[in-house]
Amino acid sequence: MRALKEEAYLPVSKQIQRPATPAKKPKARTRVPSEATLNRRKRLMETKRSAIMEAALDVFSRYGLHGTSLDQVASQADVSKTNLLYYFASKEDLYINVLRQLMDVWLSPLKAFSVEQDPSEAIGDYLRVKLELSRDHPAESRLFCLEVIQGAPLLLGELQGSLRDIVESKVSVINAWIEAGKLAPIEAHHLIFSLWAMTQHYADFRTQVEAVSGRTLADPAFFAETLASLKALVLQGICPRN
Amino acid sequence: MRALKEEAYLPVSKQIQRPATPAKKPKARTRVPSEATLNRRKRLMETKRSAIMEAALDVFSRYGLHGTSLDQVASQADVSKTNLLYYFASKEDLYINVLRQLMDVWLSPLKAFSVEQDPSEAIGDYLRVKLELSRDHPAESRLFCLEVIQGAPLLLGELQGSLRDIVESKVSVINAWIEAGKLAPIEAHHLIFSLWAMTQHYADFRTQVEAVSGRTLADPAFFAETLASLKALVLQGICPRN
DNA sequence: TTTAATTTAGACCATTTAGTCTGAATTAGA
DNA sequence: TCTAATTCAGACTAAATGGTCTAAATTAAA
Repeated sequence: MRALKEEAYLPVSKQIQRPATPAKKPKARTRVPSEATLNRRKRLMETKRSAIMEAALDVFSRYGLHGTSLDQVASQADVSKTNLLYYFASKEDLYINVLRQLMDVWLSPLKAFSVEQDPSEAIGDYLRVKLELSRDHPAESRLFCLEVIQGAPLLLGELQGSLRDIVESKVSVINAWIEAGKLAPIEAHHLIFSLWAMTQHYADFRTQVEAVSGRTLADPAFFAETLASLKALVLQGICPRN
Repeated sequence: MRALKEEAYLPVSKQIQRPATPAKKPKARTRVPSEATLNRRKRLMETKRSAIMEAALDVFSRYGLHGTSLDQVASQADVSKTNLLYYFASKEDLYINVLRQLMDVWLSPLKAFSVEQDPSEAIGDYLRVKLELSRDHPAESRLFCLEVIQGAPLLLGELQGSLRDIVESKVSVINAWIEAGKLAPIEAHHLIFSLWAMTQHYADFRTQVEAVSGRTLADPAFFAETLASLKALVLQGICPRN
């Protein structure tokens, strides 16, 4: 089970030199684990894997891939380095897994947009959800940012693939809103970029925000104030309306 | 000269163990360098220092402090590692110098804001200048972002000091505009954060922007389109005006 | 109990890399 | 020319760190 599961993540070099654990099994009169046992095992392993990945996310997002040592991750995850390497073939393997998982969380909110919605409401909701992500998952935001800044060597595929597709489909939605006269004409890509930028800023530049304003999204009043300001800015702009 | 100039950057440990170069000088009948010579020397050294720092900025901004080796910087700057360490006491020393210089470039545009200006124009200009910075100095933007993401251990002082002061003074300007009815009421801090976020996004997330839209600020048409979109968004918002 | 899977401590190896040191070459000013 | 500053190549050290290996301990299922 484990071998199968792990194999997929292993670099070729490792896959080969593994002693092919099940090779001697057929002869030995070993007990055949029941279905239920395998599932329980699997669940336990997944739990542990998740725990390690969570710790890794935390540390990687603070010090970057190269600034983080396996010892750091292991101690943060409260396991031995040996055990960590029992679950992940290498530091890079761990890193990649963390990034992959992160992308799922990261791309989902955008999918909500649909033509039937009221644009103000849809965009207001999107700002709220993204700002909540910045508040509740700042590590994800920062690690994603770190990776993209450095050229996204591991994510480029996703960016040019699934992300681009989602964005294109939402660009269509926005354009439809504009054609229906429900939105002022604006280039949809830039609107999307701005929504991302404004909300993620509160996670990625949290240090700066705090240094300058003395407040954090963790403060509910500040969160509400921020959300209201962003909504007002995006929906109404800053020129007075009369 | 060199010793004096350098001394300021040296960690204490190094300062002490230096053989105090001028110690034996008084006896030796050495020529006293003229003022002009010293200045020329100083200029040359500054030039070299700058060249190294430019190379370092480029590499640090792409791989981060820990992801960058001195060999990389040296080869990028086209000098030997030995020579690099002749100009900078250590990797950290180099890094700090790069960061310090960066902050100057980074903070200046904001200073332009003043109450007498027309707010739309002032903010439009600010967006343009910041977007030009994102186009022409993406490395600065990215390195700054990298540093802030990781908690800005080296910049925290500046952020809480000079940056905070500038921001506060500009917050006053914005509030004055609002009180004069020239701007819709908006929390000034968030406006400033949003202006930063939207413009820097095109440098920091350039990879993503390019992956999704297929275009770069280097393309003049894209630059113009971006600037127009950001101005429209910030000034008018996206709800149709009639 | 028995077996296999999981977990650990810790020795160990190989590589990378920051930084030092030496000695010689080059440069530029006096 | 002479001197001091600059530059380089390259050997070297010391530390950090990714990763392996072993042997033993623990856990959990049969």
